[in-house]
Amino acid sequence: MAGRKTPNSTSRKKRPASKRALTHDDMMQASVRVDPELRRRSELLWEDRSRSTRGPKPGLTPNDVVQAAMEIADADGLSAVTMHAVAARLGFTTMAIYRYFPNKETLLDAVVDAGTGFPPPVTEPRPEWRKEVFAWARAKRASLCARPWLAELPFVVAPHGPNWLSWLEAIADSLSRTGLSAADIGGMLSIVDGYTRGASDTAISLARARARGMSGAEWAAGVGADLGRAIGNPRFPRFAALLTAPSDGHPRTLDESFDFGLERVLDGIELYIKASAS
Amino acid sequence: MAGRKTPNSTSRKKRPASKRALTHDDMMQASVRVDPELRRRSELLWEDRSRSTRGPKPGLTPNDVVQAAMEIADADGLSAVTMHAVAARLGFTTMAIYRYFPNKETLLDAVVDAGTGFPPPVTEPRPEWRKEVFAWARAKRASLCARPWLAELPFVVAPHGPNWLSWLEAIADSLSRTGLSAADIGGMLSIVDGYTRGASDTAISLARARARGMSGAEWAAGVGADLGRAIGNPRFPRFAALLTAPSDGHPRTLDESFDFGLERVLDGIELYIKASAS
DNA sequence: GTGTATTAGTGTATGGTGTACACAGTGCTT
DNA sequence: AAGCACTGTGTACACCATACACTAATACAC
Repeated sequence: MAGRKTPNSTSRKKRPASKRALTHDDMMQASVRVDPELRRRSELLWEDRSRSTRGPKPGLTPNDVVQAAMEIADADGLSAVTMHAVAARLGFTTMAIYRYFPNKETLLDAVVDAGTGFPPPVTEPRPEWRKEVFAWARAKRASLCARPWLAELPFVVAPHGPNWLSWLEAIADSLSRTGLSAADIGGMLSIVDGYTRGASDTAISLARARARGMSGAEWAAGVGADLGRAIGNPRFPRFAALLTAPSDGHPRTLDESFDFGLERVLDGIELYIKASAS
Repeated sequence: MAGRKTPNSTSRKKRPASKRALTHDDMMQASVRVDPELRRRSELLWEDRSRSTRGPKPGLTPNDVVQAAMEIADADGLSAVTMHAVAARLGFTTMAIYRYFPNKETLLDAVVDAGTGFPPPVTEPRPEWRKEVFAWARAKRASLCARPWLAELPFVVAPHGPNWLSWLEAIADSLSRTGLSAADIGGMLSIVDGYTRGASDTAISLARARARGMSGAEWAAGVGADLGRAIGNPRFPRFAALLTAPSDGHPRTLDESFDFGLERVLDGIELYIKASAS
């Protein structure tokens, strides 16, 4: 959040990276040697706390705190996660939490990573890559819907922890079996991950509404109220036509719609793989 | 946010929608006839305020307030947008803002819609649908990167206003030229929109960092710090391999990577169109 | 004109938030 | 026994959204 301190730690490059457009390579090169100060923030997600033996024994573990915060988020949404609420749920005072996390931001980092969980394990015998990737995307979507508050913290705010990496590892593993180059695998990974997150927004919104006690019909009415403004408005004829088109008898559920789109995306990827192989 | 009041306003349906999985049709049917109370929240985005003639003349317009809030968000991020900051920038006291917006949430709704802006106008003669959709996705991505705080408010929080609809109208118009059914056009729209939003996350994160004065290299170092944890860690061999693979000489920029993925997605859509046409 | 209803903006107050800081107690280490 | 590092608490502060009561301005009814 605050300004970083060491501006010229990445000098002595071939070209001055400040003038070019940023490439994935820059990120990846940066991942090899990193200013130690930048590691600080996500450190708590990785380190075993060294627990010096002196002093009174802590009544909590960082994990206790994270679990309590997650329960609150599950029950009442991310905005209900206050330092006081977390502490109260554990029977401590607000400030006790600060013995385990230096500030709320760091705690939320850990909460997000914990909520991210793990991808489903690989099954043997392994099916073709496409089936695996399909299952991965579905699982990721399901995971987001199960904890809809996960999507409430954008990228910058939440650094990426071990669980997040485990999802990337899983899909990287599946995609590695396509025979594509590392760069192309990275590209395909971005496609599937991007589609999955972006196209799950609606379902996440519904899940969030449900978690707050709203029924599906109520949520639909709310979203429909916004969409319906298009109907009869001359500014939005094409979109209104989509809304008012007669249903062809077998309307898609949100999940079916996601699956349908995913198949199109995978079609596109498959096409590329075949073209690359020749 | 608060619980809705009229629970059984959508009875007398064919099947009780509460038990089935929710379909797109439910949303769209809901958009035709809507509980008037639900219209309230997004009303300010649509109504011309009727301006009864009595009383002192207002010193501001809702638009003034929105503009001020947007300038603050552009300069210092969404978290800097406080009622006090907005009022101060306009030379008023905090509470004056409440004469124009009933609460901060509603103001932010308007700010988000204003920040969303309009899609680029159609050019004549119109190119094939694919080129138009491609341009649309790029424009949407550019729009998100230009105002990276837009992505900081998730779906539920921000209802959809007229500008948001104008983007949907634009792509619906382009996709209408494919000859697909309304349902399929809706599906394709979700795919492109989903991919565009999801796959722009990284670029949005970078844009946000830049808006806060961070250099590209600094941002890359931060993200790289998280990614780099995979390197050498036996839990993430495949992903680490992607990171450490030797660059093949022409690394993709973030934008090129997005375009590349978009082509794959459009390939998949095109394949479907061709299959449908036969 | 003279009231009177209606609205714009202000000042003040309240409850909630993250967190700095000083302190008291605890239990190993020397 | 003394020291020390650590845990949890109490207090305090700055900031935030916002309810409420008030003043001042304006236009309409008479």
